[in-house]
Amino acid sequence: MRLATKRKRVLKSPEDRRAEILDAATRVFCDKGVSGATVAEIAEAAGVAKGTVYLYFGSKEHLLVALRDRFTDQLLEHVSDLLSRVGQDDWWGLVDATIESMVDFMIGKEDLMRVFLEEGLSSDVAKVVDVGSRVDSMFAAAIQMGIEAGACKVTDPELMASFFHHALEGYMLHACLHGDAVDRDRFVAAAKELVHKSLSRQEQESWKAPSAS
Amino acid sequence: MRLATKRKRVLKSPEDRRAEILDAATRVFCDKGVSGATVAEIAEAAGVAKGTVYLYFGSKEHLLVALRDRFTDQLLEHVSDLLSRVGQDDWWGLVDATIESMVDFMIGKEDLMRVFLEEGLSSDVAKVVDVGSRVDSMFAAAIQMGIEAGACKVTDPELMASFFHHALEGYMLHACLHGDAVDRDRFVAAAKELVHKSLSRQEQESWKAPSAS
Amino acid sequence: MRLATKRKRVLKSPEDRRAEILDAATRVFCDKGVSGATVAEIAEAAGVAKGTVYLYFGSKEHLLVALRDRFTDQLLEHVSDLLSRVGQDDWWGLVDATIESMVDFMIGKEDLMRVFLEEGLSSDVAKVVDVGSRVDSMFAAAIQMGIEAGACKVTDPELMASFFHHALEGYMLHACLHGDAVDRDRFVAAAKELVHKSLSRQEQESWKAPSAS
Amino acid sequence: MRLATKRKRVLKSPEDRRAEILDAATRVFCDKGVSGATVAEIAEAAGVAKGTVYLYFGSKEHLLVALRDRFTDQLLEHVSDLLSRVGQDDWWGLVDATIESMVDFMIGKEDLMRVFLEEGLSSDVAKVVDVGSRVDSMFAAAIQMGIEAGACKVTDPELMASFFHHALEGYMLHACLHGDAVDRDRFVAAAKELVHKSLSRQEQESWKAPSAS
DNA sequence: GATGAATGAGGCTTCATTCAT
DNA sequence: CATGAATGAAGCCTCATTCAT
Repeated sequence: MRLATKRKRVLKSPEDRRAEILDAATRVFCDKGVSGATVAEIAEAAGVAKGTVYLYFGSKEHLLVALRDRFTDQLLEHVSDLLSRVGQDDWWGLVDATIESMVDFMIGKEDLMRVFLEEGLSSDVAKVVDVGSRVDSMFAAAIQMGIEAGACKVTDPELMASFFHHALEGYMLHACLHGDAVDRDRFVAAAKELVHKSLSRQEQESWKAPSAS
Repeated sequence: MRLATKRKRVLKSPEDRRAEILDAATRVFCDKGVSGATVAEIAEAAGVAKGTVYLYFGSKEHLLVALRDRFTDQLLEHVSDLLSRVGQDDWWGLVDATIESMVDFMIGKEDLMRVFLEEGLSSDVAKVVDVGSRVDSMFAAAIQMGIEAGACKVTDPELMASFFHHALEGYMLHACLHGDAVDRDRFVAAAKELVHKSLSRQEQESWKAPSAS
Repeated sequence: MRLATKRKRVLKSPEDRRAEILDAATRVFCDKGVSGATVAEIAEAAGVAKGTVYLYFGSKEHLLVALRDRFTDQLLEHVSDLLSRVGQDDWWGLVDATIESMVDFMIGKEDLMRVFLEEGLSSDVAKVVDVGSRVDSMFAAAIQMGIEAGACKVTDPELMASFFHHALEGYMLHACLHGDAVDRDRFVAAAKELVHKSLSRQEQESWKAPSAS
Repeated sequence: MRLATKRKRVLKSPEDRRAEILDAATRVFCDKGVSGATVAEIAEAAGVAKGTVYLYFGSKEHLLVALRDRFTDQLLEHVSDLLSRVGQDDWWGLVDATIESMVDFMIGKEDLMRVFLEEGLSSDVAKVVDVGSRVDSMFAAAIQMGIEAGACKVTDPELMASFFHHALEGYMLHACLHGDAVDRDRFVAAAKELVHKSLSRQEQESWKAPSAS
């Protein structure tokens, strides 16, 4: 005959509660890593009892899936309108806007990115990689359009897209691991220099576009 | 001056045994992640009993430390001679050699990089980040030298160095997560294009170096 | 003198509600076993909310007690009038009637019997055993009367009563566990053969009543 | 970094240890019921740590399976040689021997029987019932042989076999639930009376074999 | 009254670590 | 030295019970 000695009892809307738990999970996963985090810690961080977590998410794994879904939704929403305008008049303006947009998104979501990165290292790789791949594809498509529009020039658009993606993301993660605050403007400026020069149509004195082999 | 005082045994010197366990740990950590891996699995992969692992490494954590030490030793050895020659006559030649060297090193060590990355996400951040930071610093120093030698031009050498580092590392990890084999030559070519153009002294039509603020 | 003071409601009087929950508990306990059943399942089977169960029964344990009470009441009611007539003229007729009565009762209540049986195996033995013992005592008393009336003969009336009881009950349970439908008439016929012959006054060629020791 | 604070350490042969855990499981399952029992209790009763139980049995469920296997093996071994001789010269002698054998077996195994009975009530019914059914079939076959040999007579051998089985088993369980010690000789004597008279070829004054309907 | 979201004690299971052989 | 059986702390998850609405 068990006794449930109550402490507190706060009733909120299911959506809020779900979001709170997800937020708490993000914090704890980020602090301790996915396998380092315990459901008890997540529950405490969310200000709910352990069992409550299981009311909203069937298991620790489901928490991760929900986190991923929310992240992907937000990412796609964030860039979709930018993407839809790529290929129009001011291609370089769109590139700059996209860079700023990505930087801002990453600055806002660096915690989640770290969590997914760890997850990707161990299990169920496909799902996580998928998010990253989608970013790569998006970048590559944008570059391709720039090439076709005669705005830029690059030998291997796909690899370059991946480089851009990981240069930005990697720097972000690195800064996070250090605990450094990211200087947004400096970040954006450097990213623009990287992208603009790398996609430049001009020949470099130190490097020539390879002739078709 | 160390002498090889041990006669070689038909079956396993302690050094070999140690190295075998470390290799096994690398494989298992890479497959399952650090916290996903069990000492039992590592022992089995190394072909020894669980207890034997504890004979050579005090704990699971010590395995990781040993792995890191070995990695750092190899990394430094790998690039030290290249670094020592930076600043000499053919700066761009050195850059290219460094790029190739890094790519080759990463292709050979991608498994360990993944393991450290995961670890970096949870605990004991300092140690791991240190390795990555050293690469960044090395790159930044090399760029600085190129600038001073008048070979290249870039607004933010540190950030650019970090971008290069993470572009390469990130692409590698991404490919690994996908299970894709990395095309070494394509990788090197694209990396060179990225670096050469990004460090180019020429103004781009789409981008101007900011005036000193 | 109780009066029906409540007007009948269109949807569920408390008594009906209570009975419904009890019926649902019977079904679920029977399907899943007592500790295998959850209050949530019982509530759902009864078409009420979990909390409502606690409105009518203080705890899961109380449900069981209530179930037992209802069962005992029904059992006693079922056989009491038969018992009251034992010892009269047609003893064998009463035996047969009792057998049929027991069989019918068991066929109607096999689900509950199973539940109590499980319960008896774990905790709170006294209560459950009590029900079974009462049946044994009833049987034994009846046999004793038959002996005194000269209608039958048996060496150990108590053990024989227990045998009869468990032969019938055990067969029932066994059939239930198999999911077999019980053939009532075949069951009754075989039970009568068992009882009549076992209580027979005649010596068997293969067996002699032991002389008083 | 967990510390395993050791208390004791006793090394035995795996078979002994396995048997000890199985014995402990029998005791605890019997006391608390299968779902009432905890692995912790079983481990303590066996004098081992919780984890040790999982070294020998993959889960609580596997303990049950192992228990069943051991029981079935012992039962079959116990009666097989008796069975193989049924149908020979002294049929009634064999019946008596079988009764004594069953009683002795049950007295030795009553604890297990109770455990299986409970299990049978909730999950995975088939396996347990199978044991019981095999006993029924064995009895029925023996009766059939007796009939063919002209030694006995009964209308429904199968049902009668089941009655015998459950009369004996049920009485045993009942006695166990009471905590009563079973008087083996009294039990055997009453069982013989039950079986001999029930299988008697003589007509009873109170009961006639039904004519073929 | 009725509801079902919330609670948290407690069960099952895993696995890093120890140590008798 | 090497081994692997044994250990027990700690994690995930279930579910009886409570109580705000």
